[in-house]
Amino acid sequence: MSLQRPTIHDVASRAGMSKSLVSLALSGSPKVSESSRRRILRAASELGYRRNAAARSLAVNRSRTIGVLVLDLHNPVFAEILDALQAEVRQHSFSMMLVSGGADAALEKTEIGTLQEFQIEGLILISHQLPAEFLGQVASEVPTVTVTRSDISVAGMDTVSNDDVAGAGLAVDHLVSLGHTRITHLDGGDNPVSHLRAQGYREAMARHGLKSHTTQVSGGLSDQAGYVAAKKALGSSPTALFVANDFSAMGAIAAVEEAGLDVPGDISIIGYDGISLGGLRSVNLTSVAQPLAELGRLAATRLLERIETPGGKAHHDHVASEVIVRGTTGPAPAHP
Amino acid sequence: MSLQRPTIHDVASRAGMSKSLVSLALSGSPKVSESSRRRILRAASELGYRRNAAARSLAVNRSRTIGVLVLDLHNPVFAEILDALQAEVRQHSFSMMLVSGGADAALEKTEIGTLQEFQIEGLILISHQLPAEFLGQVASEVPTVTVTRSDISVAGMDTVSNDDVAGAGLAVDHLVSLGHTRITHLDGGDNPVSHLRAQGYREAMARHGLKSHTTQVSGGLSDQAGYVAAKKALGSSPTALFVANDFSAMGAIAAVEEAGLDVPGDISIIGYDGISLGGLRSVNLTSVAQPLAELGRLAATRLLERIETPGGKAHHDHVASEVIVRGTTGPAPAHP
DNA sequence: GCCTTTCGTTGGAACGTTCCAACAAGTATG
DNA sequence: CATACTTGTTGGAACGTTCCAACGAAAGGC
Repeated sequence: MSLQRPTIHDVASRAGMSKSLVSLALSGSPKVSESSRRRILRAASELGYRRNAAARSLAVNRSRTIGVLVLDLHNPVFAEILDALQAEVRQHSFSMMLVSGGADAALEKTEIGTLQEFQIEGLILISHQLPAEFLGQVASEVPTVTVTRSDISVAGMDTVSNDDVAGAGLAVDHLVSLGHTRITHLDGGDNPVSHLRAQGYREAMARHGLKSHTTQVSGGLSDQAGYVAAKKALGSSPTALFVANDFSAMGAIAAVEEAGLDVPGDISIIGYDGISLGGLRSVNLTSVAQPLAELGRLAATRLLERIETPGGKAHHDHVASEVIVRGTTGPAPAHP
Repeated sequence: MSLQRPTIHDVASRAGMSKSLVSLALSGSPKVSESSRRRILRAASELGYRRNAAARSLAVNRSRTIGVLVLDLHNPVFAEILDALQAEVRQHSFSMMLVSGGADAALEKTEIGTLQEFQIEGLILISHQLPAEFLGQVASEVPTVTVTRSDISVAGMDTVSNDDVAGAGLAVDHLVSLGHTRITHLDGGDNPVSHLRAQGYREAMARHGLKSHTTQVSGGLSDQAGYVAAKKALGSSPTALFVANDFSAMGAIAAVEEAGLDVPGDISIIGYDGISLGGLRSVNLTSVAQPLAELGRLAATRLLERIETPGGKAHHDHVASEVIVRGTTGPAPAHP
């Protein structure tokens, strides 16, 4: 419980050199003689010296830290993005301050404020609830990248996301290739991402000449919402359900089975996101998988670029999703 | 992209007052006259002033920041602990730096080093892979609390965890109360927590006079491990499986159903942890639930206590788990 | 042997904040 | 009316680091 951590001065006096030389040695400067370097390094480790990031950041006017705001830590989608993000950021010897906004816009704002007090050099928003004007404000103060959402575009902010419209199209393509025509969409409710996926569904149905079978049931992004929506959808006896995300797809499976129907024998179900959970044996969910690690990596890359060379045109990257076929989709039943 | 953020001096000169008064006003001191306060606050907001946490931390020699190292962000157990933790920490106006160690001891060490450079006032380890001597070292430098593990006890470090031995006992009690006797344990492999749960299982079986039915199959903490272990366990035709955690319980369910047996008609299955996933309709897993929010809250409380009054005896808190009965456990089958 | 260059090292200023001692101006106390 | 106290305000020092200009000593060139 050493109340006072040793400083560079302590190291200097123990090594019998000046604080300046200690600073040089610690940052690996080649101008330090081999013998001094050794003495300094030894003194530092004997004292358990650790440089003070606050003082350093003050002196060099760079924090080498980026802030990351995540909508909510429970969602496994975000965990996978974060892992890749952290790896990339660390590789460039930046630190990362991670905060969760708890899906609450007011909280998100104060958390971003705190991050800014720590002099973050860049900000990554992994989904968020913020209004465009606030985003614009933030992006004008600190380089910012938004992940998983491409609907809001403000000056100086990059976005990295999967193409939800195209991804929804892939889901429909997959079902059509299995012979399905009565494909119902359980949407994810009133949020930007869900709107895009619904739009992709409608466009793909039209493209396959299935406009007359287009049926969209309003749902949500939770297990419970998927369950309720599926119950409703069963009335129009579809042979396949394309569900807005994996969690609600799991709810839909429960509803279908509860109705005495077999998945995928009677009804095929495909979700969206490709959370690793879907790969569990007892779940085994077919899904449109976003390349989550790629999203994280790319977000870090874009942000670091923007930090190195500020200003510049905003990038809007779309990465390609793909269908992962597991056990919840199969051929359309023969009888009509 | 304002390259230079405004400082307290900029605010002072715009308001026509000294920097000292600005500092006083910004920290809400009552010694500032109403009129000056208003002028200063206005100037600050016009400039978009934000205090520099690095400079502040340097001046007051307190960072009001705690570090949190989490084993891995994917595990939903940790997400729930983190949420409660963050809420509690925020309430005491501390900030939280969250890093993931990626289940890698070397990485955990460097991440803790980085946290220390940021002058964290306390450290919370949500599970970890660190050896006792390193923990002792860290705990001597910064107040530390370990969550979910109580096996390592070093001077000056608090631990907060559920009582795995007692929790395992509850699982057995539940199965026994349903009439089961041939209760097999699929353990979680070679790690401290799993050892405790296995021990609790054996003790409870003995307590119920079922020592002769005690059968422990070695497994792991993943879906896959549970699947494999369950296949093995089926050879001795148990009527109930107590599985080391929820993920591996889900694997076990898949194995049992694949063998043409019904859950819970032929075999009851109970997991451990109480992850929210288990509550999904299509999973519906009976489990020994840890009070995760309580763990997070308590860890924060202990740490803040230790920060306010350093030194003192180490606390080792155990919180009570409870069985959440869902759909995977039922009465033992009548036939032998 | 003198001047220049290189090498290794040094003190001091700066970063943005807080805190303390000191202050001027007003207000109460005798 | 002098003295003491209160109120509001101020400059300067300090926090731990980096960076720069400047240094002495050794080495090189003539």
